[in-house]
Amino acid sequence: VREMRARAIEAVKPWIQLLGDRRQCPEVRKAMEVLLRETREEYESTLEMKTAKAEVVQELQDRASQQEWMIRQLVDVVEILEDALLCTPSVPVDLELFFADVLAQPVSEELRTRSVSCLRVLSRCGAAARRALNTLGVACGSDSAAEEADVTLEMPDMEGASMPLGSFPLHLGRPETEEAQTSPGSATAAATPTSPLEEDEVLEETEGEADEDAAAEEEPRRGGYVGGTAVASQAVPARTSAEAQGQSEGPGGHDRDPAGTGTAAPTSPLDKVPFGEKGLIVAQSFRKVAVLLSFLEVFGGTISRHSNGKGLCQPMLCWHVGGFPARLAAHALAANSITKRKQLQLAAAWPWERCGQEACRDELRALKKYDSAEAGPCSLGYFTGFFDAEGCLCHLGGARLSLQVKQKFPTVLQCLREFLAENYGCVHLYGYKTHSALSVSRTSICKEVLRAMLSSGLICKAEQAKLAIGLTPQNSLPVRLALGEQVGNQSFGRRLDEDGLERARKIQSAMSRATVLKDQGRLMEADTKLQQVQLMKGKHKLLNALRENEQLRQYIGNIRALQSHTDQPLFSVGKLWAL
DNA sequence: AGAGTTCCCATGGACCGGCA
DNA sequence: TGCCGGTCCATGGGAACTCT
Repeated sequence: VREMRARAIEAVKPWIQLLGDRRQCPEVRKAMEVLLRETREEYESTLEMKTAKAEVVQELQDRASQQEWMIRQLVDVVEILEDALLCTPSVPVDLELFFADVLAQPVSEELRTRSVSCLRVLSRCGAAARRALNTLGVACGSDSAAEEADVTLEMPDMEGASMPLGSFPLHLGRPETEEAQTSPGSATAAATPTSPLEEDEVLEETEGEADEDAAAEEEPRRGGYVGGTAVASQAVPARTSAEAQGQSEGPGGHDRDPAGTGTAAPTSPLDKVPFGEKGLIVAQSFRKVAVLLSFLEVFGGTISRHSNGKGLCQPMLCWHVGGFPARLAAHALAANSITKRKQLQLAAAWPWERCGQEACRDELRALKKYDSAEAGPCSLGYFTGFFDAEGCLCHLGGARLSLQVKQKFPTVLQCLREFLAENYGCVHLYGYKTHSALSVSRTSICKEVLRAMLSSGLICKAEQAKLAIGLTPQNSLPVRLALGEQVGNQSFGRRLDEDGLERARKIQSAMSRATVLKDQGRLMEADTKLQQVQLMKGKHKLLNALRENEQLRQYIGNIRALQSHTDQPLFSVGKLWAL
């Protein structure tokens, strides 16, 4: 890359030298445009080649590993079913009478709901098993009433049994079915049910969501973002409600820490399945731990320390999940991803053989190097989540606001722009040297978008959004201060105070005046004005530097003062941390 | 006031080595 | 083999600035 860059610089140099002669400018410009067009074409061509290669590699890997994967899945499923009491030839209890009799008595509404849910699962499983036997041409032995009565079911074990059964679709339904691969543009390809059982599960899931959020939003299923729980509703049907309440599961389930301390001890054999090197990882500053807790709640895994706080860097925490749960999480997340869909699909289908893993590792690295995003329709939920993670709410002084989202590659920003333009109007997408940026610079639209995002479940930036919506010329300064409290330390000491804003306004005003004078042909006066501007800018810079220096001294003093008052490691106190 | 650009550096992701 | 701690550095969050 360095060599190519050096060659490109050398190629352009003669043209830059030509610019010394103004008469050559049009020719240079024409030449540069040709060069730019050629470079863009080359870039596009390279990306296409990489994408094509990635798809071929993935397909080959899938075909090679799919058979073994499915056989392993079958072994796991059979073992689970054999271990469950459903297959135990113990005392026969008539299921119908048992449930009917017990539920006819006064029981809590919650237990009744869970019981009905379990019966529905059993009913669907029975229907699916019957269809499978028919397909295989094997006689359906359970048709007789006598055999049906042989099934033993004890309530305490229902929870243990329901977890693996409820997870079946995710275990069996690999996202990389050939159908999904041949239609990468399809936004729902990876979520398309591939078996009757899976289809049933998806249907139930959708019904559940509809019940809960019918009035809240009428969005396509893709990209829901109702905090962390939206992912749960899409990814892990049925089982999350019990887990979220910290209820322990029976044998075969996840023995999640009921206190919610962020530790998870895998007890299921499925959890021991190796996955990649580390599985999935999300790191966040400790202030955004709510996001990590959502991941923990939905996908299991562990939250641990990522890095210590040091200086102006905040302490970081990270959520990670490995083994089989990581595959499930990757599978579920892939269906709703634009930027990382290919990476997640790769992770969900991580091969078992060492040689295959090496190829996948290379492929994963490659996917991160170029714009491997898959464009797809974007919803309010998706935009909310994306903005919560990557967006920036900027106060421009006075009552003005802007919203920004930056990304290295533009594909996902184009999807977001289409969504915003369609629903809210004016939005801009800029391409810069190092990145692309989506910008909403009209204050009224900013507020409208913020309101919509708040209703859609904004988490990390919810407080900022509320403050910004209430921004007026009268409360500009307090709101600015409050907004400053909500953000990280990237701009520590550099945020302009009241005086700084006033100076910036005066500089702006003087520059505008100079332009007017120049346009009127009053060149001497314009020149004098510009000299004043230069002086004002110098003073502005100096005062800003002094203020930053003062804030840093104050910061250091606060840390020293805290350290002298305690022998314990310091944790956050306002904006201070020194672990 | 809005559109467009650039700068600074904390944040977040990747990776590596030690250890159990 | 997986977990964990530590480090590196590209990315992007936040803001200011310029121009219209």
